[in-house]
Amino acid sequence: MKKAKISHNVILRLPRYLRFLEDLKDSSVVRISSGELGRLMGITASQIRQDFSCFGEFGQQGYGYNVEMLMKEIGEILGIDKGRTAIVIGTGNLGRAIIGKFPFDSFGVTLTGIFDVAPDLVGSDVFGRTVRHSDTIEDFVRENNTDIAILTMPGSFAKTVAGRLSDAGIKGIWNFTHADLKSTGNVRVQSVHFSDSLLVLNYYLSNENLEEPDKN
Amino acid sequence: MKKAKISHNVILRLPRYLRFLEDLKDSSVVRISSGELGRLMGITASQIRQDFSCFGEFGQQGYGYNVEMLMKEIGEILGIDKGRTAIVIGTGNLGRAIIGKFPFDSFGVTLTGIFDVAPDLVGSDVFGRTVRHSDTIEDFVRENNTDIAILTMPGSFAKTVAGRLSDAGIKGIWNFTHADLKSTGNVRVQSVHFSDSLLVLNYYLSNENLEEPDKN
DNA sequence: TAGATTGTTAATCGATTAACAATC
DNA sequence: TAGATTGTTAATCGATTAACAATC
Repeated sequence: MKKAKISHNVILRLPRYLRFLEDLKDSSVVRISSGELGRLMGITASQIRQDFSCFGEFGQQGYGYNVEMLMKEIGEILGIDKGRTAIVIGTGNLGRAIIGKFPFDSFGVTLTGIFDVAPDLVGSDVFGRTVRHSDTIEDFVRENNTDIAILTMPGSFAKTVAGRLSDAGIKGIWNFTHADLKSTGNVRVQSVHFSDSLLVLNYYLSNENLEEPDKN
Repeated sequence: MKKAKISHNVILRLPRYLRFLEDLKDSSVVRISSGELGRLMGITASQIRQDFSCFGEFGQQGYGYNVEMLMKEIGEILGIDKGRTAIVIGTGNLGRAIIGKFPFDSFGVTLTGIFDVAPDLVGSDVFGRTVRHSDTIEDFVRENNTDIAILTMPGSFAKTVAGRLSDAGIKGIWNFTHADLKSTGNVRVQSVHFSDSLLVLNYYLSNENLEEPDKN
């Protein structure tokens, strides 16, 4: 039964469910109960059932959940079926890591363009794609109805570029730079701040006895 | 006044405080009140004062907080002063991005070695460092008292390598692979799962009206 | 059928916010 | 001093967990 408001915490947990279900599928597991999955993930069966019940009834009494079916449902909740388009801005090592290795297909996202400003990179080939000049980002976004911009250029340019992208009608920004970009009414931002994660790790290195919930 | 138990949520917020304080410092702001900082970060002044009060009394009535002093305090809580050592395993594009660009110094971490298995990479120079063969990781970790291993190799090897690192006495793993590694009694794991973040962004692209708390 | 496990309601727990005396 | 703002206690709110009837 659909509930009105879905909490951010629930959304944050969905990708993790998906990863564990992927593993189960790879191990040829067909069905799983909330109890088993909870043990595997280090969370309670109650939480799992609560989370899923925000979106519908995916299980069956006495049986549990069908792994593939559940993956499909969660994938749809997360919009994998929306077929979003994305561009990468910045073709340094991080940009290349993403362009070359990130499994966009698995998430229904298509990489449609890659951009940089360095004269020796513009026009060159990176993993089979031609690097475009960043001056042409706005035109490209408008002409190709681009959903997501992936920022991997130096952080000092991020705010300016984000503004240009917003003006050009981008819908989401996946921010890998140090810059603190904020979601607005028009543009959603999700940031991957490497340093945040390292600092949390660093904290727990010196505070070993404290409990740290599994969020990985 | 030190409280017994510090919640994980508080720890997760500390790096974000640090980032905003960094920005303030860069803008030559000397003092800030919880009210101002809260407005800036999109959280309540109450939460800020509660968070800080877990660790001590960093402010002054009628004045607020001294930006630099507060940064120093939070840095110490996060163990920046511990002088940790780290190695990078995997010198592909992601490894290189981290080796070349990540500001380890700012976090009191020293990069002491980089590793790969590819014959054409072992022995070569990456940002002024010589790539060592991954077979020598255990010896290196033992001999150099290494705190943190940064995993950027293909995910299929991650579990094996993590086990070897654990046996060799590593204290923390900063995991960039797809693998679901778990913290144990001996080894802390913090993972950066790019895909989790993209999926959350993707979700909010299709659910624009829902509120999404600022966590960036 | 009997056993297992769901979806959901109620109870608990913890985290966030509000309020305010203390004090710079 | 008067105004501002802290640290902290109390109140509220929301999230997690427990319990259980429904049912496969």
